[in-house]
This record gives sequence, C-alpha cells and structure tokens, in this order.
Amino acid sequence: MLTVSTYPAMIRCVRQAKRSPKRYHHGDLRRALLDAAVALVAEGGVDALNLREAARRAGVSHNAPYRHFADKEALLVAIATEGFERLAEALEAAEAAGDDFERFVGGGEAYLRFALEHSAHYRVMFGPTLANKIGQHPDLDLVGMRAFKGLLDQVERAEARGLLRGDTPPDAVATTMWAYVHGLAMLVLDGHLPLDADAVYALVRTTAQSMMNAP
Amino acid sequence: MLTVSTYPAMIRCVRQAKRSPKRYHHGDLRRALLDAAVALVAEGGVDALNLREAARRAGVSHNAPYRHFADKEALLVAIATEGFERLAEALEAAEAAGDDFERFVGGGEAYLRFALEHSAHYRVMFGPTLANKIGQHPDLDLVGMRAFKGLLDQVERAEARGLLRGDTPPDAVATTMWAYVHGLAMLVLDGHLPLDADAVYALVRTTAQSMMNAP
DNA sequence: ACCTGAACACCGTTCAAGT
DNA sequence: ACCTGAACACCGTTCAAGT
Repeated sequence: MLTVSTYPAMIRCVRQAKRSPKRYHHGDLRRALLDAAVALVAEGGVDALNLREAARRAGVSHNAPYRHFADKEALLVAIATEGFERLAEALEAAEAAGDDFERFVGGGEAYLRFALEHSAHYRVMFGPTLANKIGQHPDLDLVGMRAFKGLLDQVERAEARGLLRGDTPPDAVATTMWAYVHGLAMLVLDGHLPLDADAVYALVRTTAQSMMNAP
Repeated sequence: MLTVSTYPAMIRCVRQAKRSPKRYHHGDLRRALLDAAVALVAEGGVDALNLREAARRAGVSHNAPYRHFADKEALLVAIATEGFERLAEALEAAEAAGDDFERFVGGGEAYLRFALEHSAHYRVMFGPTLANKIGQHPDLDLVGMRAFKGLLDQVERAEARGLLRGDTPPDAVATTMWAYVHGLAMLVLDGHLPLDADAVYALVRTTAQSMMNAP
C-alpha cells in the first residue's frame, strides 16, 4: 500500500541503495511491523497476533523485530500507546464542537466511534496481555490517564453548569460513563450484541441524554 | 488440595487400583482439567492457560486432555458454559430476595459479585478466544442467552411497575445495564480502575438507584 | 547499525501403540 | 475405554555471524 507518508521512506531507501546495494529493506521497519501487527489483530483478534508472521509480512527475517521491540509485549505496548493517543485526540476534538449539550453527548459517541473504527487498536489497549500491567509501562500509563482526564474534565464542566441529573461526585460519574462506553464497545466488538454501528451511536446518545437535565 | 467433593473420586480410584493397578489416575479427569485450567487463569490470566500445564497439574500426559476435549477451545467453552450457568443462578437468586427496589439494585450487585469472585470464569467467558464465535457453540449461546434473558425480565417488570425513569424500551435499558456492569467488571479486573470490591458494589448501587424513581 | 540462519524451549495437535 | 511416548508444525527468544 502506497501513501503520501511513505514517500520520504522510499527516497531514503533509494539513496541507500545507490551507496550500498541490499543494505536496507525498509525505510521504517518499526512502522511496517506495527502496521502488520494491527492488520493481524484486525483479521483474527489478539490471539492471531504473532511476531513471526508480522516479520514475514514486513519481508524480514523472524527476529528482525527484536531490533525495534524488546519482546512481543513491547510491540503491544507501542500499539496501545498509539491507540490511547488517538483516542485522546478524538475525545478532545469532540469536546471542541457544538453547544454544551452536544459536547457532552458527542464525547460518548466519539469514544464508541474510535473503538469501532479502530477496533484492532482498541482490542490491544484493553486485551489480556496488557491487563494488570499498571506501573510497568510508564509511557502507556501516562497516555491512558490523559484520555481519562479528558472525560473527567468534561463531567466536571457539565456538573458545574447544572447539565447533569443528581449530585453524584464527578469522579464517580466519570467512572460510570467510562464503564458504560467501554462495556458497550467490548460487547459489540466481541459479537455479544447484535447492533450495527449506527444503532450503537443512537443508543449512546439516548443514554447520555437520559443522564442530563432537559436542555 | 483436598475437599469433601473429591472423596468419591478417591474411593473410586482406590477400588480400581485393587482390581487393576495403574489403570486409572483419576475418577474424573475432565473435572481435574477444568479446575487446573481455571487455576491457571486465576494465576496469570487467559494468556497463561495452556493444555500441557493443565495436564501436568492433573498428573497425566500432555495429550490425555484430548480424551475429554476436542481441542483447547472446547475446554474454554466448557469453562465459559459453567460460568454462564453460575452467573444465571446468581442473578436469579438476587431477583428472588427483598422488595422490588432491592431486587432491581441487587441484580447489578450480584452481577459484579460474580465477576469479581469468579474472575477466572468471567475472563474466559468474555476473553478473546470465544469472541465472535456466536453460532459455533450452541450450548454456550443458549446458556449465555439465559443469563441475559433474566436481566431483560427484570427490566420489564421494573418498567411495568413504574420503577424506572424515562420511557426507554426495555431492551435498550437492558443493553445499557449489561454494558455498564460488564465494562465496570472488566475495567476493575484488568486493573484500570483503582476500586476495591466494596467500592464497586457501592458504585453499582448508586448508579442503579439513579436510574430509578425514588422508592 | 541492521540484518540473517541456526538453535532451544515451549505449546497445540496427531498418531501408533500399550493395558 | 483410557492412557502413553514419539513426532510435527509453530511460536517466542537468544546467539554467533555477516555486511
């Protein structure tokens, strides 16, 4: 697959080839491995991700990946980190559009949209391999907290403006909302709920609205 | 580990040994393998479950399991089926105790209690291996639907009695509730939320109450 | 620096053979 | 019937060696 972003890598590769033929196979093997791994997860779930096949697809020997990742878990951490960054960006973008009401409701929809449209990343972010590994991957912890912090800010602002029903503390509301959107994402991704994407977005909006005072 | 329930198996084993020494190692190898597998998941998550180690712990050769399970997935299906049965029982028990209000709120607490206290079963029930396998394991589908059906009945009765706020269709409310308790269970089990069991039960009750009209 | 082939331990699965 | 040892394909990881 050729995209605009691969051109610099191609140019580098050609230059290297002129100086010393057969020196490089890739301009960015790390990127190629990440993409191959994500594709494997998209095709067969996290169980289908394996280093040797990712290397095969990238056209390198089965242990070339160890030049870029200490082990299989490190590759998963890299994918998860990328995922949390993109999720945080998606949530921040949703917070920036529309009126107070739409910003709150749209946040929930943006979360589900990310999970469904980047399901391979999402599965890795919350898959068994990275479960109960808090404190072992500081970069990952940091970017994960950034995503949750955005949600917490949103709840606090909504409560300050009297948009939310009841008087539950913001962190409890944020936890409840995260649990809800995460559970919905997982159940849909794993085929436990017979809802298509549009039905999911509609359900999220209905639920979010039911948590709010009428606009 | 010796428990009362293992005595019959031990007696059978001794009797067999008298008739034909070295014939049997177990009265119930299938049960021993299931228990060993669940213990492995409890110790190291679903990634740590493997057939050879389960066989080792049961004291048999590495391919003895194939007399009882067609493959690794069949063993996971057996654990998940057992889990859904126990979950359905726990939910039905919660529905049978207390007044209308308590029956509704207690259902959510019972769900979380099952997930936290039988975390190995719960991880297998909703783990990646059995994801998107609907229709491939009819027994599992059936018992899974039984559990969800209980939840749906509860929501319908609560709505009929005017306990719930709003006028959302029962299946949408049931889906929302399932997503919420499932997401909370997963986030807590995977170490993403710093809540102990009591804090989880308290949060579930608060959330359930906020969905209801004052009693 | 970056990559390769050979090697090791481990797992899922199959097969022929034992009682 | 139920179990075993040998064998095969595959994966994660390491190591010595190549440019």
